[in-house]
Amino acid sequence: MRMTRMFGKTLRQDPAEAETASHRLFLKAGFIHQIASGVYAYLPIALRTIHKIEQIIREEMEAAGAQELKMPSLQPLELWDQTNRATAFGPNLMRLKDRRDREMVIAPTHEEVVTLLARLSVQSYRDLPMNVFQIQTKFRDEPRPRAGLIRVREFDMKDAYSFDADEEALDLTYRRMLTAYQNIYRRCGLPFMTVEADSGAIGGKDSHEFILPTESGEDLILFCTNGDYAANVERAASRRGEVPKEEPLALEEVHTLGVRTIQELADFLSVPAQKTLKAVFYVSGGEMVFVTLRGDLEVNEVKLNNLLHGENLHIATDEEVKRAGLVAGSASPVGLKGVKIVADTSINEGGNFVAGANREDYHLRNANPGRDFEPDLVADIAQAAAGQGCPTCDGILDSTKGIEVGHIFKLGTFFSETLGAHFLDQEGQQKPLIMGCYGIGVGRLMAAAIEQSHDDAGMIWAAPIAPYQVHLVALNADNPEVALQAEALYKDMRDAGLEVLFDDRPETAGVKFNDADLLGLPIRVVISPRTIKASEVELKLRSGGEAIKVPQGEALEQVKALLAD
RNA sequence: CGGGGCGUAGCGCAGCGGCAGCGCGCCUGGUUUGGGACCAGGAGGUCGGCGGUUCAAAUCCGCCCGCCCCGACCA
Repeated sequence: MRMTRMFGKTLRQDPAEAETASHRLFLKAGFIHQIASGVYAYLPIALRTIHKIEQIIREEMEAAGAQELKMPSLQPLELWDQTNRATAFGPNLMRLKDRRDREMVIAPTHEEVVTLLARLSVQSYRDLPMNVFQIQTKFRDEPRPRAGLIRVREFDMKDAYSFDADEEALDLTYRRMLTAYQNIYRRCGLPFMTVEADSGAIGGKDSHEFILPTESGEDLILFCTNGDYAANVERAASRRGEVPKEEPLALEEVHTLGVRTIQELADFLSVPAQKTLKAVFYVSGGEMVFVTLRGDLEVNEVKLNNLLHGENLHIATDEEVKRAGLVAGSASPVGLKGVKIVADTSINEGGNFVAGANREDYHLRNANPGRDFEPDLVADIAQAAAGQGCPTCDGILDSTKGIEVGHIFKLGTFFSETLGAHFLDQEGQQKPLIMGCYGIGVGRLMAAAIEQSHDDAGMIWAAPIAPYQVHLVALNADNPEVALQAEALYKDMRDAGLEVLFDDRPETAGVKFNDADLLGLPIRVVISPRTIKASEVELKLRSGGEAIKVPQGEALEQVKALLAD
């Protein structure tokens, strides 16, 4: 591609609206243009990378036995009412009416439709396993799109959907897809982590996310430094510091004037935070829930919500707390009546806790579960944190931020049962198809790759997904010798199958070098009066190192050799 | 939805009652030529929209729309 002919220009100044690196660089380099909040046009150079990612995905999906199909973006709302997901998605589901006043949606994902298709296509265990995928535009009316392509409303997603006869078969499919996903990121040239993930309300027991570690990521990952465990904080378990079990002592009320927080309480009574009980009030499904856990830990709301199977879990408002007769700052499970008590397993380690007295400015010493109060539910509802112990070995957990660029689930039979997608097994029994789903946000993957790999000057593309492999820069392009040699090398490289962006613009050296750094193609090739005089060509890797000079006749072979590394 | 900020030329911004400006980019001519060159000439605007105040509104007031950031939210 000649830059004089390319649709989409680079900017000299940073766009004001972008803060995140990938957003700023994509706008500056002419990759994308925003049309509405969370809605972008993808200009030709960006689309090249999108296509490369898609091609890798297609190949790996097909290698894993999935077949590509296409499904409608516009769907009847009725279909979403059948699975109750119109409610579950809420305002994120984009609704509209057609000319006959029929209520439609723009699909945020395609489980409903694919299940209908499977109902038609799969009737016997002989048809199983079956696996299909799509790469299509989906729409979610996100409350707050942000960071350019990282969180958008309209986005292209690869989704695969699998159908199996039983759990064992699903396990096989799931593992094959997990491997395919790892192949995809590896082939894209991106460092990634495979982590255990929360499977959401409908998901089955297994779920993994694929994370590109980067500081600007929205997700927090906990991983064992021994390398055998990694999980999203939403899901992560951990071993907390050992606390010896104590003989219960007599309950004792103490005056704690003005003490409100756990830290103040621990300081005031000169006890460590893990000898206190923290109290947090939630409302789940309209019901007040009293949550208690050791004072040094934090509530994991995802775990709590899963435990309560609830809808609309939120921290209770002051109003709701007051109405339930609770005393914020001195609340206690001891003597509490008429409110569901949910405790974290940490309350069973140690004992003789300091708890609230349900009375302003008073606390209780030596509160013990079982003797002084009885939780309705005890489960792991605490947030894991760096420094705590790995749940599967004796290692220590560390944490990193990252961007979720893929998520795979075992869905089970929710959709097949709800929409009547059954098959006959070997005994002639009718059974629901067992489903899995496997998603990758393509645009987000492109953006995450740049979040992870850029410097002050611009992007640094991994070769497999770079828009072009070679950036051919002709300095003094109007110099006939430069033009002649640059044109010849441009042709030779393309004939050799290389993808070349040819900067044939009549710009000065500074402009061209800066644009080359901005676009970040793997190899920069320079031809100038200076290189011609020396019968050389200059090569430089965007990823680092000094420029090297090679004899004119060897330029093509050297470029190919560098790309092969 | 709560809090904060911003809408003026393609991009970045100034102007804040009295002729719509600057830098970059763009066009023409010339000089330059290895890290965002220089000179000269030029094109480009419903100042987000609607209404109000005023002799006069980009500027003051009201309503609306859009966009960004933080939070809530997030298969």
